[in-house]
Amino acid sequence: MSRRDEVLLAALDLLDEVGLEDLTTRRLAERLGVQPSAMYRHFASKQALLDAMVEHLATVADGPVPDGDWSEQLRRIAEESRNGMLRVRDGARLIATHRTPGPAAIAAFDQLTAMMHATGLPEPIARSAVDTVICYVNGFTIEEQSRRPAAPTRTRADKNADFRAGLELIITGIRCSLPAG
Amino acid sequence: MSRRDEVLLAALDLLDEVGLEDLTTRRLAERLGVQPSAMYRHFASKQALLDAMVEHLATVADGPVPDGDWSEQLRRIAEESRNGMLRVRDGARLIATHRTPGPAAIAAFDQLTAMMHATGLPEPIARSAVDTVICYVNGFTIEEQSRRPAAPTRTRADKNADFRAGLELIITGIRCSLPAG
DNA sequence: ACCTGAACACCGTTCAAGT
DNA sequence: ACCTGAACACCGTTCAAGT
Repeated sequence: MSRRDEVLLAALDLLDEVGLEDLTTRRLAERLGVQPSAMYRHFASKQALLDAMVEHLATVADGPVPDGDWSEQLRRIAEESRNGMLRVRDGARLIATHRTPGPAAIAAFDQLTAMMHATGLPEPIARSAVDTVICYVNGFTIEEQSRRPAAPTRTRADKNADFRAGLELIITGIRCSLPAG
Repeated sequence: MSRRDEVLLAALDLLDEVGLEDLTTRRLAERLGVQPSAMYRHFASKQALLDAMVEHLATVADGPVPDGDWSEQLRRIAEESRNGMLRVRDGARLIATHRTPGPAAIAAFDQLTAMMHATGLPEPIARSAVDTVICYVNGFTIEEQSRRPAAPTRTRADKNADFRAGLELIITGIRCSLPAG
């Protein structure tokens, strides 16, 4: 493993512990037992480091499109995407704020839209369907992670159920927009 | 208008010009022709200022529930909420990140869920329906505002159409979950 | 290849003091 | 009531220099 990757993993660890506001190049240096300026050997800027972190989290999520009919694929994409974001504290905000989609994500998106189209949806509607699911996942997960843990009245299992309920609502909407329901 | 409100409006103006990352208490002071420490007469901290800004933007969005059947109400809530966020640069991120829902928002949410329930949806589904729309609106608007303006291939009108298409998809999903079609 | 040391222009915030 | 002046502990970043 390259030194660059060690720095990257340390940054992800630090993020998970202190959150996005307190993720600081100086704190990161301290954790690595090194001077603040040492980071710049490996990343051109803090922004470049954040981009690499996003890339790392998204790689988990933007894998190949799985088997199954379109609704099953949509479910898995949504679930994987949320799980990727939940891997670290403030993961959703990090991705939503800093992501420039990246080739793998775009490919997955296009593949998915094409498949929805093959199912019988007019192409613009297929595009809109995939887009809607993505926006929902992002909105849900950002909100989920930025709740101040004052009164955790809902458990993680509750949250999973809430997430799936909304997802099924959207999938039902797509199904009812299909030509031969 | 109180001095506090003048500071608040200046902060919103500044946000709109420079964006969330460059919204700085010192820049704000400079714009007001005042020392950085002067702000603390009016707001306990930068966080308190941000909260007040969120309050200001959300007040526009969380008005009374309008007339019409449930789908029309859902449309207006969604549209108003997005418009409130679009009023300033990074408005969606500001609200999603710093919002502690606030009594007006909670009241609007409960009122809306109750109405959906009256329409015939079981209560947990009504709750989920409103939640889903809100997550979608937030996800859509955050993404919309954080696109780097590199290649603005889609116009504002396109974006409005995209937004409505996704919204209709969700509304269709709710309608198809209704007991008596 | 990787890191140090010292510097620079910036942050948010506090607090005594002025008018 | 509102603001100044000076300070404090922090930021991200650069750059010459060390090993």
